[in-house]
Amino acid sequence: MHAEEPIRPVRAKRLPRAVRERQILDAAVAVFSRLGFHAASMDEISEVAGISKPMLYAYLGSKEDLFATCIRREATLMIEAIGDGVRPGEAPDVQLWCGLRAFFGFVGEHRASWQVLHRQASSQGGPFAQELADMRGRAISLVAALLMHSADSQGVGHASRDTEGLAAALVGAGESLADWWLDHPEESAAAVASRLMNLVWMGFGDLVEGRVWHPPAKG
Amino acid sequence: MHAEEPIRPVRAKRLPRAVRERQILDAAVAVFSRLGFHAASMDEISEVAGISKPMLYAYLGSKEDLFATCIRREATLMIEAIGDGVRPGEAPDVQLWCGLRAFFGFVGEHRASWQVLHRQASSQGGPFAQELADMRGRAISLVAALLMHSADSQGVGHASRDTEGLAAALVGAGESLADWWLDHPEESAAAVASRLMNLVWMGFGDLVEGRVWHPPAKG
DNA sequence: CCAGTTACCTACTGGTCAGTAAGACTACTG
DNA sequence: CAGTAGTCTTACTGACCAGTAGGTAACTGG
Repeated sequence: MHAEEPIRPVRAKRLPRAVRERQILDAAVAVFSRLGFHAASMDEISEVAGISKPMLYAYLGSKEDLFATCIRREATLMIEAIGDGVRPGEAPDVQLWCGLRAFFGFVGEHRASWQVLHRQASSQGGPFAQELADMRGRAISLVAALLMHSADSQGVGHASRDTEGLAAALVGAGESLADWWLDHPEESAAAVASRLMNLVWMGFGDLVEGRVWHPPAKG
Repeated sequence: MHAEEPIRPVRAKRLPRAVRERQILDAAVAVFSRLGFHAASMDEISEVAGISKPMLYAYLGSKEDLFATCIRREATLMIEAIGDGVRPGEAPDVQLWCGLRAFFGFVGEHRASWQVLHRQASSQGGPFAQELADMRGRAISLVAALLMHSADSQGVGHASRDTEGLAAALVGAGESLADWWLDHPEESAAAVASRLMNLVWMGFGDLVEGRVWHPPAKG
């Protein structure tokens, strides 16, 4: 019998770099989302990734580098998901509806991603917050453009500053509603999206009188 | 000349316990809001408070105890501020308006408090999140009750579940708009409150057609 | 089968930080 | 003025953690 049998269980060995990097990033997102940047330890991330710490450093650099890479990857995924969901030619309310549905769909299927992006990154001071602020800024501009166009087509000459602020409020509402949804997961993504759509398009004033918004019949 | 002159500058000495505890809590809120729970060190808090570390432990207990105490104090202040602002007898929209104005007024005058309450506490796993979730729950119930009453008086039989969700969305919108405001402080509290009021009461659908909500003339 | 490269490890260092031990100073009380 | 209760300090410990040194095993091309 062999005396030098390895003690630890089979751990996939000698995988190509690209695969390991993916594993590491997946593990890092999971741990960061659960513990936050500071409380997460590189030891735990390497353990979850099934790899030793020096590999982690060799592939992804310092802890801050790793966190920034996580943020960039998840943000890119999310922006793509929303971009795929939206339909440029439609009426403003339908476009907004599609965007919201895509957003909540993404959050529902990538909870850890969302927590890293929103909850964790926004409470770290460094370059992360900047990165996130940029992404949020793009979302706000997008919504603002939508509203501007909508207002123009109605011949209303609102100040653009006002529209910008409303867009920021809507984006904020979406972010917080997503957070809330994580703690009340009994609803579908479409139901949550519909809720926000009604709130921001119709307003309470209409809703309490029974006027609601619903998507065009084609779904 | 005296050889034993103390080196460090005058540091208020031998204050009664109650005063010191206030100083410590003020310092803790400032440091926690700037750095977050994990990155904040007890050494820094004690230094900002103008006191040595063992005093901090003697008076406020462990780091977690201290953080929880901060949260409770700031949350109580905020709830009181909103309670003082609201006017129970008025119409639903006016009540909502008063509540929003009080909320944004508090955030504007206690930025550090708000950051501790919302940004920091919500991203820590421990008992803090629970404490915060309770506070948020109370706010949501309050708004939900307001909307229910409003809907009832219109004779509309909405499901109460739906109202609860809308209230959660509104509270979330308020929280995120407050965060946004911290990064865009060029507006007054009333302006920000008015922005959210218009969004949630009128909705984009009305706003783009030029219909806006404004407070009753008395201000 | 040998040389170079890539994947991977164990075991450490240096620094930071929560929490504490042990006692010093001050003010009040009798 | 002795005693005591409350305020306050310096100086430490033990744990944890980011990052590294230095070495081993496996593939790859000749």
